[in-house]
Amino acid sequence: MKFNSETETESDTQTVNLANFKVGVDNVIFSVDTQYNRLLVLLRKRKEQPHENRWSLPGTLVRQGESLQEAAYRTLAEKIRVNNLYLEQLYTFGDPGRDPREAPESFGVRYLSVSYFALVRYEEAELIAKPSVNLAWYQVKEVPQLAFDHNQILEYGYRRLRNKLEYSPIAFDVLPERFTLNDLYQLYCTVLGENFSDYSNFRSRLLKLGFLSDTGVKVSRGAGRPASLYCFDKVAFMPFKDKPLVFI
Amino acid sequence: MKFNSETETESDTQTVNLANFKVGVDNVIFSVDTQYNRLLVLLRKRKEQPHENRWSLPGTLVRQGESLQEAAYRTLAEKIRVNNLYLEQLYTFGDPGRDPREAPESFGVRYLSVSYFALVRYEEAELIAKPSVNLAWYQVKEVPQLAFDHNQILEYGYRRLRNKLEYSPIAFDVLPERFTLNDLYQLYCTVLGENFSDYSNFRSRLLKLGFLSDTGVKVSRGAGRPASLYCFDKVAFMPFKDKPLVFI
DNA sequence: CTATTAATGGTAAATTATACCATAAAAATA
DNA sequence: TATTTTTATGGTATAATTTACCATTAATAG
Repeated sequence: MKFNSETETESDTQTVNLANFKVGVDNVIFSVDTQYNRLLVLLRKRKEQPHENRWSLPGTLVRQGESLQEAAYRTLAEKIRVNNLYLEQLYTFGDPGRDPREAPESFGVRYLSVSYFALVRYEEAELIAKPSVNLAWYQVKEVPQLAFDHNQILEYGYRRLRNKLEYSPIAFDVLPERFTLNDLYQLYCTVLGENFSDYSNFRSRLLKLGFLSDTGVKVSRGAGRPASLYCFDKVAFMPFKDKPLVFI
Repeated sequence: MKFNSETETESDTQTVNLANFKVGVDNVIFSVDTQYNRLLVLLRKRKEQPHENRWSLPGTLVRQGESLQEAAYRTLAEKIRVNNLYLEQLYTFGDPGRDPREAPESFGVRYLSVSYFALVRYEEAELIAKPSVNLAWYQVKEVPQLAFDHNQILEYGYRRLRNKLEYSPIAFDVLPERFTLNDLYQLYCTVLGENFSDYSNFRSRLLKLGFLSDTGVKVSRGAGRPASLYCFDKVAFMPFKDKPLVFI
């Protein structure tokens, strides 16, 4: 068999055994529960082989005529209803042997996983509860052993989360639409570590940037002076694109 | 047909038409010619269908038993001999229709491209000249229309280069092993823009960080006081991991 | 009513970035 | 050869920013 393949040099136009792939899309869906200050990731318990009864990242296999991102959206829409969604491609995992279905009897079919990084608002996210769908939010630091190489994918997604939090306004995709400055600060602390900045300096820094609008509404949560609810002003943020928001 | 697929929910375990993929790996290989101050990318002229005679990113299709990174290394090794190589995965392009070989008569086979981002040293990089291999360095700003969606992939790689240059020591993977501070400065200028910093301040900033070792050797290039050759000290760099090197 | 807790606004010191200059050492020029 | 031009290098003063820390306000808890 001769391949006029996209990218082979002449040395490869001889008989070469190309791999055949099924391509899956796996979503690392993060959220935060501001009330209990927990960083969460959405997991699904598998009811099918392989890795039956293991928890895994929600994913699907790509269908004919479907783009990768469409597949990612489809899985998300099957599991969760949201108003606000941030989605971007994460990384592609394709080492041979990462999926047990790559057995010799399946004629060398490989399973590739294109992972996606998603952020949703915990309060707005409504999990779709079909009887046989086993979905749950897990605290990132309490995630069990997952199916396939999904722990590695999650770790990769977590690193992306930490990096983006410094330079992008993604905090406002996981926080509720209206949040206190303390909510924001706690999010940065749980993701970036306890000692990345003083609360007072964090406040003045972000307020001075000018893309946080005070709604005027005050909320009181237990003891202490009530806090203002703020919301993110996309338009006012524009000039800060690609500039770091905080320093660690 | 019923699929016990990795990631399907029960609604998908019915008859669903999954796509079958060939997976290609395409490399965006950057380098710099310090002598003429040119940012370069390695291109290959296709001698096969589709897009015959078009320039393209060097790539290959993934073989059985081969990992994505192995495929990226293999293509690179077929085209170029290097001592030093930086390689990381870039992005995965898989929209239906991106490859003309996805014709209806090929039973819905899709072509996915996992792109890789590579940096080599121009002086050390020896292009492998087989009679039928048409390889050339192109200035990034003079790249013609490429095969497939390779212009988009190159654009993506160029964005990655700009971002990484601020935060990672990747400059030292494209510069010669020993370079002048002006070489370094010119590289930052051509990639990040002319007015990102004053040369004098750039010098003192990078020297103060302490991971540039003066070799003591002086070079004179035309008029002017001769400059010191420096080299990058990996060990001394360690504490600066994840800190920005320059400001734009 | 008092103590405690959290939110907010602010200041002074330390650090860093920026603009700019002076000198050194080579080549180019007259 | 003397002078000018060019580039490398080392600096300084000013502006800007970050950091550490404090005072006040406004709520709840006891």
